Amino acid sequence: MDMQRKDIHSSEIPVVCRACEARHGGVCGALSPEQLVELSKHSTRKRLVAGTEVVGQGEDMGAFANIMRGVVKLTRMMPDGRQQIVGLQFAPDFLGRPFAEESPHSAETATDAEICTFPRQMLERLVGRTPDLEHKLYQQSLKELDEARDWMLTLGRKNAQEKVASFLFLIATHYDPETVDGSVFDLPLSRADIADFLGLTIETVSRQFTRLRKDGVIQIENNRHVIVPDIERLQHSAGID
Amino acid sequence: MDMQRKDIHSSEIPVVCRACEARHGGVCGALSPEQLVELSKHSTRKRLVAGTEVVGQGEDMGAFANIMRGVVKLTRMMPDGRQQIVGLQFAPDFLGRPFAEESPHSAETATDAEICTFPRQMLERLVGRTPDLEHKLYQQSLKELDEARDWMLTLGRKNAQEKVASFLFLIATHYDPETVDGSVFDLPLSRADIADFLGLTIETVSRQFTRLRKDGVIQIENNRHVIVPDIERLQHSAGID
DNA sequence: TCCGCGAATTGATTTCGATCAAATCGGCGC
DNA sequence: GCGCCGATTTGATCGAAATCAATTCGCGGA
Repeated sequence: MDMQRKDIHSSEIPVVCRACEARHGGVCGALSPEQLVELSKHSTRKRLVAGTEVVGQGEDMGAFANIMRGVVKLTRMMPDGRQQIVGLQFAPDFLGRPFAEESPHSAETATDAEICTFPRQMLERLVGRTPDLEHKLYQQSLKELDEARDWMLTLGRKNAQEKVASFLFLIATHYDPETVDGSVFDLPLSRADIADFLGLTIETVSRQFTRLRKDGVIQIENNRHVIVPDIERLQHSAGID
Repeated sequence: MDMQRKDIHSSEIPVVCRACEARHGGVCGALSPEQLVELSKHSTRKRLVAGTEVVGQGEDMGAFANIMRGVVKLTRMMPDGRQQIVGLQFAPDFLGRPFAEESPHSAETATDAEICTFPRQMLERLVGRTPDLEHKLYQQSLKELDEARDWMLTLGRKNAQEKVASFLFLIATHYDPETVDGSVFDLPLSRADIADFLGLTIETVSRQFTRLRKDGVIQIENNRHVIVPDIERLQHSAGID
């Protein structure tokens, strides 16, 4: 694994952050109109191509962001290059680690994405004055903690097939939480990213995709487009129930 | 792995919770004297032997607690009995998952322990009225999230030796955060628990202990008492730097 | 002090996923 | 449509950890 660190190809388009409130959850929902106007003055909308690093591990966090569109992966890396994705964040999640000087992991776009950034100090000041905002952020961190711990079971105790099925199940339910029967979606991650999320190699991920395909649990078109005819069968392959 | 679920051997000794405030962090630090008195009326001090289940996975959470003494392990289990420890909590941590009906994992004492419990509704009411309290809980959840994600790297990408060394390093730094040179401590977990924390088998954990001992990285007395002459060597065995 | 029993260690063998290596796919520019 | 190149799949082999199987250790009770 190499340490490629692509430049940030972004065009900065300042936007009134009120737009976030209208169309996304994010942090904005908890703010008063006055606070939104204030936040808007310092916020910047950015369009990022897949593979852009938003913050590096251990770097100073200058900014926080709302994810408006796309998927961001949070990764931790060992000194020798081994890498683990420790979280996936989807719109309209909040991106950032309040009350820490340094980011505990790097954040990189997995797909093309749009984010709305604002200075760290700005948010931390708002948090101090706005219990509703802190409550909202607390709720998200509890949700992320539940997800992280769920994933620890997957990483520590599931075999390759169960890991890959668990990943597909995660994505399927995320994009289509209602679906009890079939589900259709595009994978937001490359095989390499999936491997880094599951603690496997690319080859093993590929073999398990092939296996699930041959077993009729999934169909795949063009490497990214997945059809799950029966969610419960996938769930069963994932070792859940 | 079997699903043993020991009875709760506890003697309930109602205590004024103000005691927590004096001697522990916990949640009490953020409360006003009046709130403490209120909380005290509904709080109960419990003494628990090692292996006591505090809450079961998926169970209704009737209560929250401060850990006064000892170590509590949070575990998630698969239907077939495979088990993963998803978090270790030490005094004076807060124990519980606010704003959820069901516990996302079971909590069990790893050592003899003392906890101070209070009704869930009581805490959630206090949280709504006390921004300082919510801030404190938010901080703890952020810390736990960082720890969980650190551990995901360990589970997903480290080999057996690095995992065991990482665990020893975690315990060593927890019990003695200052120590740059040597460290001496008693393991709060059995080999079986360590295996469940690291996603390994008991046998593999044992072999790695033996290896680290033969390599002179650690010394062990009576299976539980560990001496680390050189923390940096241990850290190196853990794959950190 | 000796016994009993669960916890931990050690040994032999198997297995699953990693590694090394090659072929094939698929999107994109020309 | 063709060729290129990175992404993905497939194949062969290796190796680390799991599994199966005995011992050995160590603590508590007789």
